Amino acid sequence: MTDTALLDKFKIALKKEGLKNTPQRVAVLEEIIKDEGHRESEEIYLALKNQGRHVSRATVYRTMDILVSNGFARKLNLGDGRARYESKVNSPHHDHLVCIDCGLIIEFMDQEIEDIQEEIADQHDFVLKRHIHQLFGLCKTCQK
Amino acid sequence: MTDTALLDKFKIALKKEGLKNTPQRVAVLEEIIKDEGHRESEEIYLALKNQGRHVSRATVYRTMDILVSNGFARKLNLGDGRARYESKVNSPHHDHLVCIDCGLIIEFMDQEIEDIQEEIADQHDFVLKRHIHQLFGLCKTCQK
DNA sequence: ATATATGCAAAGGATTTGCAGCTAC
DNA sequence: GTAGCTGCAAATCCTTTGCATATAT
Repeated sequence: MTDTALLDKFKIALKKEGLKNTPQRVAVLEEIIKDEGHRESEEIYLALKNQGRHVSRATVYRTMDILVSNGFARKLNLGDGRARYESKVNSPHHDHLVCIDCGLIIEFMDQEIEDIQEEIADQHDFVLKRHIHQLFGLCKTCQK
Repeated sequence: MTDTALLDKFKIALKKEGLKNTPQRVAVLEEIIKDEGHRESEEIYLALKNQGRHVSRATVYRTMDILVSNGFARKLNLGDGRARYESKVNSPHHDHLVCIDCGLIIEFMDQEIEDIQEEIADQHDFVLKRHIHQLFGLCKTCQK
């Protein structure tokens, strides 16, 4: 998706919810999609600050919620008590393999697991909405 | 495992780590294994309190860490910002299917997923230590 | 014009920690 | 006897919220 197409899509999503198209919201969106990373709110707040785009912490938090609920970002929980965010724009679904020593994050996707998950949900009469699947271990370097 | 066998195992685990076998620690262990549930520290604290076994919140938290790192309990993160604990004693490995509306938790285990996880780790030269796998959706009742 | 956003600082909730007194070994 | 524990309250960390001011539509 081009940047202008994305911004249009964002404006439409905001309008649909009766929300305003503010420069702060655009700044947060632009920041989250610029990077392949898995960053916490504080990192996004600081990245913006370093670019001279002063968006308050509160607005970063509030905007992340909007981005997540409208499918622009995904919220991750890596078990350390802080929420991480990653862009969902131009990024296919995947889960994460995390090194418990150095924090290295590798993305993976396995269609067979995806399918089995749906089967399990079906068997229990659940309609699946989302899932968390994270593998924790030691990467090659940290095994030594 | 019988209760005495479990207590012996616990004492050995404590000794191995240079920790003392205190009544508070035993109380927390007994409380966590008595129940099939997925409870937070506060619930465990209150359950003990209601039995007249006064263990402070701080000690509950500190003991949960010991139980988790010694394989007596598992720490869950259901994404609501509070840690949950479940007994690992007499309980085979499983993951969780959670209703996002009513909180119903169903345990599941799929050997194929377990195997694929190992393969994924292998492919990336990781040694797997643990994983989080939770499916979130709507249960039969909450779909209506 | 006015409904909604922002920024700030204060509040909140879960968890951790410092410390003085207590207890297992 | 002493290293390690407990309980308390204070501290900490991330996140949310109230409110006065500012802004998008």
